[in-house]
Amino acid sequence: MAHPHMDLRDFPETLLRAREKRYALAAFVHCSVVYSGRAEATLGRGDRLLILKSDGTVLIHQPESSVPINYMKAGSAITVEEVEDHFLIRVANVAEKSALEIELFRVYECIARELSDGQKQDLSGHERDMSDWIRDNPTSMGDGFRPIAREEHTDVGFIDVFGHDGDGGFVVVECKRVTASLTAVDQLRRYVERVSAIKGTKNVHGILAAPAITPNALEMLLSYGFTYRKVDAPKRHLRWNAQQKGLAEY
Amino acid sequence: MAHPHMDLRDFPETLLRAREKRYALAAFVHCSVVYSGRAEATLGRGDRLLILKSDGTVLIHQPESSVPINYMKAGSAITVEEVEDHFLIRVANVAEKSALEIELFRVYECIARELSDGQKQDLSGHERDMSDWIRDNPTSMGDGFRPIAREEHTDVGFIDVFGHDGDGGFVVVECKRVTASLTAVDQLRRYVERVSAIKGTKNVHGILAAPAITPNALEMLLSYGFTYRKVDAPKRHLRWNAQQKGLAEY
DNA sequence: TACTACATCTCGCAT
DNA sequence: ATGCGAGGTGTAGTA
Repeated sequence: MAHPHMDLRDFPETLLRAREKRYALAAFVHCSVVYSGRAEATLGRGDRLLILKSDGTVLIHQPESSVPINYMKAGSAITVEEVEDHFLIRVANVAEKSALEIELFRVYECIARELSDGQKQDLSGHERDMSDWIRDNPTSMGDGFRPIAREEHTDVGFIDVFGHDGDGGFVVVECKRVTASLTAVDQLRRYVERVSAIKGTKNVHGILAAPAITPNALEMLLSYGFTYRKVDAPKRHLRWNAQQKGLAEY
Repeated sequence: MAHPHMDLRDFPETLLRAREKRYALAAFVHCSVVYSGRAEATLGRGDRLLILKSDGTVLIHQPESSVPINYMKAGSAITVEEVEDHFLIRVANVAEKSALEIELFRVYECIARELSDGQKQDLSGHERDMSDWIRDNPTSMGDGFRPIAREEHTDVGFIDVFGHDGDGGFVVVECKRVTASLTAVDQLRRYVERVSAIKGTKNVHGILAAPAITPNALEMLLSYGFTYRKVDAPKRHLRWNAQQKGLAEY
């Protein structure tokens, strides 16, 4: 499995060929990086994983951490040129007005290949599932709650679930699939105020539906006269629970 | 540069060895994926780039797009076992209560290597740079503004720049490095209200400092009696501008 | 550990 | 193109 270290001189050819053939490329390299665009950043020399995709995506990963230390999004133009004793990879994205320069001092190993994949991820457990569930189980938001609309762009805007209470008033429900914090309360308040203004009534109640809420958020919520309802996002942890016992051995 | 296709049977050994030696591993593979944790997700068979890092990070990249289609964060446990005609990589993260299963049908190419990198990125142009600049250029927020604290956890909380106006009142400045939207106004309002409550005065003015602001956000801001000040994040586009003319050729 | 806010956030969706 | 909000957001800083 050990590949011989690549001759640095061969890399430009390899890169250009990969680009031409629309291959993906992955290489362990020794490099330094400069980014300029939405911010300015420099990164000194070190060993990294360099990834180039056929769509113009560029990723630079350090040996640890799940996020790339540098990246350029799809649509970037990639060039390589010789500079003294090393190579310079220039990546430019006109739409993003950003540029990345990779000074390449060593290429330890490199693979390049055409990849074929038309699959899309099928995902469940998002916020939309929660608002669906609430619409179908309205009593979970209190007796008398009658939902009118769910996640639609009505005249009141982006409201997760909107409805009547049993008493002539309106109800705005904001769903969070994770612990609700201060920003969720801000958001709910803004929606409630917008509905109040549009409907011309102060009889608008806010409900925050989430599996949990932080103490400060709850305090703020209650100070506005709003209500917290504990609701878990549907379908979560199916396989996790199935695997639970097997984890002890790790 | 063409590596022979790897025999699938050799992969478990390669993976275990890489884990043991704390190597990073990158491979072009044909696989399907199931994720379970904060949500539930499945991804059918396709060609992808699989990355394993020594810290337990796992990334699965499709041929396009800059974000991984699946990932597990550092600290994950990784095992591999034979299942009929293919292999199953199990990734489990106890802290995150999440699990990933990769059904591996083919390994086209694979590289594994120890990576050494102690560098940290030096980045400028973030929000902190803006609040620094405002503190050092207080008149940009209006005559009479005298900053007291910047981005410190005082009794008033997380406020970017906090100070006096020239007239016995308080000023709260919220900075955004990009176009300010409704959420930024929410945030500023929350801070202003908190300061009002703590200081026991209604004489608290809110200023939103950003390179731009959306129309709705500006309307909402003004309705609260707050002020917008146009401020660009410092140091931006240095190299971008330098490269501008060279981009025409891409 | 929990809470908070930033991020070169990214992405999708609607206007 | 811009505005807006979700995200398996991730990450850093702090109590």
